[in-house]
Amino acid sequence: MSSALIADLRARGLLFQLAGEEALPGWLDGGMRTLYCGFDPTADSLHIGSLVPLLTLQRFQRAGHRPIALVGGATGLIGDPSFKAQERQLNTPEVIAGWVDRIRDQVSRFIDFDAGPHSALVVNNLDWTQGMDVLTFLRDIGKHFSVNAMVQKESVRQRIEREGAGISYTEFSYMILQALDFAELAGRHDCTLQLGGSDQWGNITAGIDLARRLHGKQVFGLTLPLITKADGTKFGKTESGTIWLDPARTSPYAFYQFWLGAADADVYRFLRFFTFLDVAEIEALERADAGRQGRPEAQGVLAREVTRLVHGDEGLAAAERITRCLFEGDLAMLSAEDFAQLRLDGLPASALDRATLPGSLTQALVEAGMAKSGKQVKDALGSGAVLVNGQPLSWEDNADPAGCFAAARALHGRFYLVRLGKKKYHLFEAP
RNA sequence: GGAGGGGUUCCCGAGUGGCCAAAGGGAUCAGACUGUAAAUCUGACGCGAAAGCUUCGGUGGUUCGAAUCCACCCCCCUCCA
Repeated sequence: MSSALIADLRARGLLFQLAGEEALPGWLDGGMRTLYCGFDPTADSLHIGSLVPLLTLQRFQRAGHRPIALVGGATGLIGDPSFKAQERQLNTPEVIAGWVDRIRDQVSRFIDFDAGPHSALVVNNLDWTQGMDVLTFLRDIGKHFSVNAMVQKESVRQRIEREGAGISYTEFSYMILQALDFAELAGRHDCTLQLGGSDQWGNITAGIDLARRLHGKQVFGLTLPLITKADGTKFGKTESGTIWLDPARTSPYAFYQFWLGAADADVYRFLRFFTFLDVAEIEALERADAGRQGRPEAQGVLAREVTRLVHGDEGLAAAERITRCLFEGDLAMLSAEDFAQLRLDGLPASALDRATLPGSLTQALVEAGMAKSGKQVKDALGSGAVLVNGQPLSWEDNADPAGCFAAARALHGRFYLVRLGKKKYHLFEAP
């Protein structure tokens, strides 16, 4: 049934560590198994860092197993210290509860709830922790943990040993809560495998120990690699910040563009991590690209596949429509309807009132969110990197926003597509 | 409670009375080169179109002048009790 799954995960580079390596493939082959991965609410949306575990849950489900997505309504109240340099600020229970709802909906889109016996579940660890009193926790759970062992965990070591850091008892207790989750799910749902990022190893093994002590059960753990970029910069961030899964935070267009911009040195690895394409297919694509002149096709495939997974066919269509218009088409070819569609598709846009324009172009573009400061716009103007409907502006135009947005310059009498640099676009629409 | 160390611009990290809007590195932005890639090179990088304005945990003070000195307060770390 699925030692093939393990082989596939390995071929994709998705296996970082395995707890119970000898027994796990056989265990998975022996029947439908239940596995889980936790997602803590640290914001009202997950970001692409959570995509790898989400898709891995789906890979297991496709292989005939039953996935549980756990939303950390309880653990989110505490904060995971694993490999975090500093103690984190606590959010109020109300805020966390709101985030839990959002995250629950989000994770639900990545697993199938209508798959017969291996239909997915979503659970919230608040359900079995909020009713537990302190003494029960300390006597029944805490007694199974050795502080000596806990302080040895790599994940909290720097917080304990490093000068200038430190860790509160609250955060230190986090791993006990997560261990309790695993033990609880092992008891409730016969869950025998936990997935997580490589930073979760310490928490996962703590859970494995607790499940054995509490239920006498052997359970397994699997960690996924940290996604890195070849150039050493952090994966998942761009100039405009984190890439979120929520379309209201990161539009499908921006999302698509993010993947399209993947470096050659990363893209084939990303295809293995973030898509369901066969490893053989990806290898074939890599070979084909190597023999091709100029631009490889891999980035396009990656952007298409991942955008479809996260935003569906419609989101993908919108993203591709915008991309075609901005990077491949001729602006003059666009109809008024096309412009309206671009706005609907999620191209950054705002209304423009010619009567109340600010005193300078820098201010206008900063207000529209195209740049963080006027200096950046100034710099771009100086190098001819600001274009209105395809016409470059110069530094002299800065004091004359009315001229820049003159009616004569508008397309279809009201649209101004402003480009700053190579990739930043903003659509202004006059009434 | 006691002793010591520390809080600098997004991050790391120099700076101990004027030459400091504050070294250096990273990240980021723009340009050149390209393939909406990487590497490399160039410029920018507190805010402001500019004049100028506001920063170095907080509040006061000393001084012609303070990130730098003093007082008090807040927060963090280490060791001791």
